[in-house]
Amino acid sequence: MCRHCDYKELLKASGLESNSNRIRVMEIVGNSSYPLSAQEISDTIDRTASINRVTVYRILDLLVEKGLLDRISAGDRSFRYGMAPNAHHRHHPHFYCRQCSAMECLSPESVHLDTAFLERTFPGAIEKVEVRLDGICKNCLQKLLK
Amino acid sequence: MCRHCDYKELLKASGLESNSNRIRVMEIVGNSSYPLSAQEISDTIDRTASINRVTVYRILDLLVEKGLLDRISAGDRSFRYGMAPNAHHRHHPHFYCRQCSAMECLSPESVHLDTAFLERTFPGAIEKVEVRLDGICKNCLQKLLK
DNA sequence: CGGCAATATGCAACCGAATTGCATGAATGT
DNA sequence: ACATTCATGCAATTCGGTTGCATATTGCCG
Ligand SMILES: [Mn+2]
Ligand SMILES: [Mn+2]
Ligand SMILES: [Zn+2]
Ligand SMILES: [Zn+2]
Repeated sequence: MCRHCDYKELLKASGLESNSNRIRVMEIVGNSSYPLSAQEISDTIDRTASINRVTVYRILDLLVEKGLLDRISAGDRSFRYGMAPNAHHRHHPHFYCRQCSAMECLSPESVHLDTAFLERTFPGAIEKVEVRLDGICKNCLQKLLK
Repeated sequence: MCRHCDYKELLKASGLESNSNRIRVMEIVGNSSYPLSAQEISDTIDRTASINRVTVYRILDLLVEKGLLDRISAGDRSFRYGMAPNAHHRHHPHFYCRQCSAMECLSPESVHLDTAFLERTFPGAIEKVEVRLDGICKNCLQKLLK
């Protein structure tokens, strides 16, 4: 999906050693057209050389902390992971289907969000803005109608 | 906090019997200046006549389903509950402090969000839009600096 | 009122996603 | 080679929240 990203380079740029597990996780997330759960990432990894579930969680934590990945709230109690905004990936909103729990990335232009005023006046430190739309996805809508 | 809301009336209007437990939950949520966790609601209830934890969860589920309350994703794995948008409560964004896990309601005008285009063109059904800002709250910022 | 169905509540057990503790394995530096 | 640091695996645990099922309360009809 993303042929712009040199994951090894991205890791280096964030001051992280780039081992094969980290690169694998970055690739899987970067290649996905929608944000992935830790479970989905782990399952994908298991199709080649498997990494322990806990290690995957720890790698995800690390990559989020270093700002390479975004941890995204789904409408349920789980998290999804996607590329953090960078030169090649603009910040964008997501859609969550409460029927099938699938998430979709929406285009950066799909909604207009202006936080400039708040950023200037809010007394705390704003680090991230998350916009999530909830509802029923196209697929589930069709199934429900018949 | 909200002297506009007749909770008994709101329940009735949504086709729900209004018993004391439901009214109690509505009051607690409606009187709060920030969205509350089920735990916080339960703790508040326990200061008077206590209701079983599970019953609180079930009442919350019901009120969310009927559109009286909003279930809001915090930045962690828990939910918060606030009044759903209605005649007296405009839809508004929230702030989540990753340090102390506190949430704040932001004013409806604080950010400008335009989803009109998406609402027209999105192939699924959009039922809800959530805007959450994450960071460090004013309080925690001060503590960190000294 | 009595009888009975429908709802609401309580309690214990359970669940899934994520986290922790601790032992072991790899990598790095001297 | 050896010590130090960092990465990984495995088992056990935590945390919000949910389910199953028994009991209580309510609403409704005669
Ligand atoms: Mn995305
Ligand atoms: Mn609010
Ligand atoms: Zn769906
Ligand atoms: Zn805080």
